Amino acid sequence: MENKNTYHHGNLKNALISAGVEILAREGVGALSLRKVAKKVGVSHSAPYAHFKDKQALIAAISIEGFKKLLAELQNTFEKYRANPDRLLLETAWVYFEFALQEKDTFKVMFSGILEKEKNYPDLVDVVQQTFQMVVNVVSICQLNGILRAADADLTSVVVWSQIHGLISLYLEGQISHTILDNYELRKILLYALNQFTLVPIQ
Amino acid sequence: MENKNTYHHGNLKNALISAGVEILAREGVGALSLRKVAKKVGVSHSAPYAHFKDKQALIAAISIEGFKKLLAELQNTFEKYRANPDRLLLETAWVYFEFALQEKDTFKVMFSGILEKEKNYPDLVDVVQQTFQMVVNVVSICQLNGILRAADADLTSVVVWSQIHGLISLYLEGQISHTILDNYELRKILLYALNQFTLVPIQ
DNA sequence: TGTACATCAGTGAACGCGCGTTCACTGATGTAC
DNA sequence: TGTACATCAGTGAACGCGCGTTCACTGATGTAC
Repeated sequence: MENKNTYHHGNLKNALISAGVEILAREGVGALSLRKVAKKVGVSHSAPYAHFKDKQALIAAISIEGFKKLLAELQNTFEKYRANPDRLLLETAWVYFEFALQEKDTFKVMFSGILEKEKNYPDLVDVVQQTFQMVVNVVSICQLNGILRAADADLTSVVVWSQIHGLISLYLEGQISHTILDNYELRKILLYALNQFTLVPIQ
Repeated sequence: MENKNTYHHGNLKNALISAGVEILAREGVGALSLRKVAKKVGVSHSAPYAHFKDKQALIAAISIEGFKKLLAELQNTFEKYRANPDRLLLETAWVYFEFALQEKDTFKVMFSGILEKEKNYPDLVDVVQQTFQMVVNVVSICQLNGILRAADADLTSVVVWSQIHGLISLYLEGQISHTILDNYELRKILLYALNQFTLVPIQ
């Protein structure tokens, strides 16, 4: 699989995606270009076109990769805490936070409309929908266990997800004032937020 | 003030900002450039440099303009509903939604980290802080009137703001699935979200 | 096992583009006397 | 009221840049016989 020093790379498609993620992490969204990604992999700037129709297709692939990673982590957390529904909600939200904090700019690509025609990428739509489904699963378990009010699980999930997403988004953009951040750790703020939803306090 | 057909424009700085906002509305964030803004106003592409140090400065000015508009609308709503605290919270959130929906791409400029060194623009920091203060004012009144639990108003404000911001952000990015949007109007979803926070149901 | 050939996955030159920014300049305006 | 001059707010040519994309090409690989 790893063909060193050969004309044919062997795994270029994945290498380009990884390089894209790295550029996002190191230089931010503004620096992401096909040419730079190709250069990072050590391949000519036209090589990516053998694997991606255009720049948007690379962005879609990076986005899919991001959602897959997030989804995998949400699934791990689900398995880990499904028997402890009072921890499940908080830890699920926290995994979302950690992903956003660690992959700040991939997160931005996933959620800031850099990709224009999301509908054109069925694999992306699919993994997004699976990710949302994980939130629904968590919310449903919490409802069954009296941690969340019984209500339309989809509606509740959207609202819970918005709360989590909004908090980490504002945090990442530096919109949360220092007076607050000096007084409360991010995890405490999250906990306070989630406790608005719960029937019994969680911690 | 309006000098038609003269060499000196008379109000170029504001004209450039307005042109920027229009380009955002019509062509989106990706299309915003100094040259295009200048062209739209009918001025040479180097004219903006008499008024803005660089592209970032123009973006900062557009952002400030956006926050000022949002702030003004929040203030209007505050005056209108301060005597009806049970409506105040919902209508405040709704004004935020309407602004985001109407000025989708200005909103994105304001909150998606397109501006790099926010700290360098004290006027911006100032108006952002004033805007947040409006949320705090609303939350405080709601707390005084038993609509929201008594708690640190700053903390509660951040969490309420995150809820509102997260919901409209996900909506604008098309992340809320159609199955949900078909069943609930956006305002209903907002109402459901806010009712997680309130001690008495609002509507 | 050796050879011919199709296919795959790269290369590198070239295209046109719009961009941010600088700079020497000039027309318009306001002010001092 | 008229003139000289400083200042202000524009112009337009020029710079270098990185970008997305296309295209004719070529080296490497796999397959049929």
